[in-house]
Amino acid sequence: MAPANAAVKIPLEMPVVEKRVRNRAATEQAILDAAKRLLAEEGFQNFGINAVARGAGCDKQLIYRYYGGLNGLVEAIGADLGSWVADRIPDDTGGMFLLTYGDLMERLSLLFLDALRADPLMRRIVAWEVSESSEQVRRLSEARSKALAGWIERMRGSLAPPKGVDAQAVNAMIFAAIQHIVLAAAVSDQCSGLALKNGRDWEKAATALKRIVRGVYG
Amino acid sequence: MAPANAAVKIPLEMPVVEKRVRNRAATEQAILDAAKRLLAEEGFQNFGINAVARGAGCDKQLIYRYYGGLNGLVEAIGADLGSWVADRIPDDTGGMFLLTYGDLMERLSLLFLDALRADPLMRRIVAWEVSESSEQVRRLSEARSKALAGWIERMRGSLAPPKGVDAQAVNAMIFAAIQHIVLAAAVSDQCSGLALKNGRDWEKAATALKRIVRGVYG
DNA sequence: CTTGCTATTCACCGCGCGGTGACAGATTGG
DNA sequence: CCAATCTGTCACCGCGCGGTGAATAGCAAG
Repeated sequence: MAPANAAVKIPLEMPVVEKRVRNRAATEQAILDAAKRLLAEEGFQNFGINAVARGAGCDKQLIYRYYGGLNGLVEAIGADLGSWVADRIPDDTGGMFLLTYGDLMERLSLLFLDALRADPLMRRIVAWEVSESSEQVRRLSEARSKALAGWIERMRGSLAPPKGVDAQAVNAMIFAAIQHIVLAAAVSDQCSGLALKNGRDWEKAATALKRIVRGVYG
Repeated sequence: MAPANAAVKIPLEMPVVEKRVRNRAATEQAILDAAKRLLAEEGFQNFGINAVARGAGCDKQLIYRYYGGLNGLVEAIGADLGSWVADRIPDDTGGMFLLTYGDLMERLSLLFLDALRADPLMRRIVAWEVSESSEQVRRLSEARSKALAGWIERMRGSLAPPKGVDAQAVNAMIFAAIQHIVLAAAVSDQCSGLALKNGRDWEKAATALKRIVRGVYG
């Protein structure tokens, strides 16, 4: 094929060709990062093999090889979720004395609200959870709720909810409220007619949240 | 091509061929119905021109002609939403005397919870709202929130929220909680660890909801 | 019957998707 | 040195999607 003098055609300075190093670990990481970035930025709708490969700058074949396809990749994201949560939501009481269960839940609620607002990946995952019930998203959902439950358990310490209140049900409602309001705001800057754009708007929301928590737990 | 005796190949009784009548109004309705059914049953993910046409048993071209494409069709769904709400959520007080704002909000919350649980189309629309911010879904969202706001206004009568409480923010949180919990349940029979399968589970949720409402509004 | 008009269908296009098999270049071990 | 193995790339497949232009079937008036 190549003529004998082919060498002369090679440019003296190779164009900056971004020489891909052969490094499986790095590539795996790049794929995982691209997947998380893509999911966080574009949402689950256009989340697919081709898009991830494009984002990672490699061939999609590698995703099949290293993760066994999208499912495996999603599972890998789920596996990261634990540390992800730990990194982003403080684990201590912030120097406050949480004397009552109400103190605790107020703080937890506000922390969770802020953390979710600041974390697009988590938001996209939550939106995914309520939109689809495939095996993929089920795994992801499990990982997320496990990480969350662990965090709450750690924070709870020895504080017990007041008698006569179904704390599990009430807390589920409270966290549901937070999740929905943050999702709605991320998409349309409002929720049920309540504007959620600037900091003042969010102050109102936080105040309402506190009021609800205090209304139930005192 | 066809031999002279081709006629003999025609079955004496034509197979029940469901002869489509030429009736534009009926076809338009069939398309709209198919769209609503499809959105309600399959969700917004696989909601497209082809799927709707298949569901309506007609050619997709008609959707372009009669509705100007998917956008127009979605808008038509939105236009229906007002009556849809009116049909499914009672407009009166159910024979109860709503003496306080707390009474009102308790009743509204429970009605909305049940209505949403019973209405897959609404659920899909809400899930769509928090997953995407296209123009399509924005229109739909507006129609829905307008219908909802109208209903609340009608129910409210002359009752005013207590002073010192940001009722708009609190109510937004409450409705957010309801929406998220119903969405989560529809997809995975639980929400934040709270099981939501049978009637007893939902009793718990309703009780928690009442407690929250009463905690804020007394 | 013919002439329109309208409702409806059909055939086709380009595209991006998920998925697969074969290949090329570097690395390593015998 | 060759052979095996690992990393990475490429070309290709079938499919269903959204979208469009042209043809066809039924009706109504002249």
